[in-house]
Amino acid sequence: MPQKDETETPRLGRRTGPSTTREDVLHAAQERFARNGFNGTSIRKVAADAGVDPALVMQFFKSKDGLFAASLTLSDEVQDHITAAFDAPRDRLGQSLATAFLDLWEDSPDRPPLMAAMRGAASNTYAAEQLGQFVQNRLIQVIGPKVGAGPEAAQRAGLALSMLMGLVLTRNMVVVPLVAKMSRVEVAEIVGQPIQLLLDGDE
Amino acid sequence: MPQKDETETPRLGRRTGPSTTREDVLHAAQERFARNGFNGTSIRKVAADAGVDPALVMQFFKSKDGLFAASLTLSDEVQDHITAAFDAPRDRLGQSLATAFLDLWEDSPDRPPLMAAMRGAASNTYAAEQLGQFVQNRLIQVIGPKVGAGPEAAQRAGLALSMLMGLVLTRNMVVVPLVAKMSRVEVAEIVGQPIQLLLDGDE
DNA sequence: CCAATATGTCAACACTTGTGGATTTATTCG
DNA sequence: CGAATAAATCCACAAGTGTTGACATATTGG
Repeated sequence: MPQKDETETPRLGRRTGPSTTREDVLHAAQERFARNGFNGTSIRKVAADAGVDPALVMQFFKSKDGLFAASLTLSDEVQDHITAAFDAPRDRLGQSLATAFLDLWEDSPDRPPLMAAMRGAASNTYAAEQLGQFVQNRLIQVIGPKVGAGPEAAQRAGLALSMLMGLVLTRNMVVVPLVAKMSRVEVAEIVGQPIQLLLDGDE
Repeated sequence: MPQKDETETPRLGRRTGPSTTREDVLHAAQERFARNGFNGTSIRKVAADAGVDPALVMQFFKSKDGLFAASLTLSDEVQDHITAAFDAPRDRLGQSLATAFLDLWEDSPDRPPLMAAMRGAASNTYAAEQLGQFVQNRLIQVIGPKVGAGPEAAQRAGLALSMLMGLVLTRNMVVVPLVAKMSRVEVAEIVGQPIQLLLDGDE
């Protein structure tokens, strides 16, 4: 019986058949970056995860920075996901936004790039800028107009998003057990009204 | 004129006079860990900052993990700083807490270890646990009882602290310009009432 | 005063890292 | 078919890492 397992001797040269390798590498990288941050992730480990030679990763993405940058790209539906939260009845707006935000970070296809950006921001300036710009130029610009006009509206939107990111932080990075153990709906129930008050002002 | 600058040739053996070197190393380490995270900080760079040989750092702190652990120790006044926020008039409690919390992280002697823990949490399990335990066992246990009894009180306290940490995150790590540019009092003014509502419930 | 200990440097180890060059095999296209 | 290109591996380098052991000088305690 011939060896056929994953530790099969890798033969030289191009493999036969169509190739999904580039995407495999990218997914492996997103997963690593999301779990171990930028410095904690090595090209060699990513390559190993994807069952590929490290040099191939370089050929695809030019450099580790290139691989990381590619790992941070978000899907186009991200903003829609947040926008859709504002279809909820007016008195459950905060709750709806909180739920949408947590779902986006914790249970959506965009979780890997988002967590990669957050963990990366701790030690990588590019990640910090990229995520910051995303929040400011995409999210704030989307939810700001929905809660009023003027510069205060943008500030309120920014602060609300910051606080929601705090929930992601203590549930997935810092891990405050009491907060991490709660379900997303439990969190949204408690946090909903305060978020709404923050967005609307006391009017 | 004899050379007397910092690049002076380091002579062999112990230096004459009393020594503050151990603390110098610790402070240099806290600064590095706070700015570059765990993996982004090398013993050699810390040693260079402190003007000392890398081996001496090992002799003092046993290992890089040991140095990191020592860099995370907080002063005993931390909890008092937060507790004192509750002396404010009852209707400005949220505002007072927000101010105290931001001051603690951004302009207190404990800023270096706190930021070191936060950045470290991105790639270092020990830091993540340490900071999480601090929030849960020290901060929640202190402010929870002040806002009511029962398990909900602790949850509300935990969520409030999580959200405040979100502000620290977007002002010092991820850097959302709109949020980072605001002064601490501006932030506390807008965030005060929502935080208070979160702590008290709608009652 | 002298031994023990604390403080300090130096040199080297074994290892991991990002990256480049050379080579091999498959696919694609004229 | 044959040439160009794409996908893949192997090898090696130069730099940086945590860590160790040997040694040198000062301080301290009996």
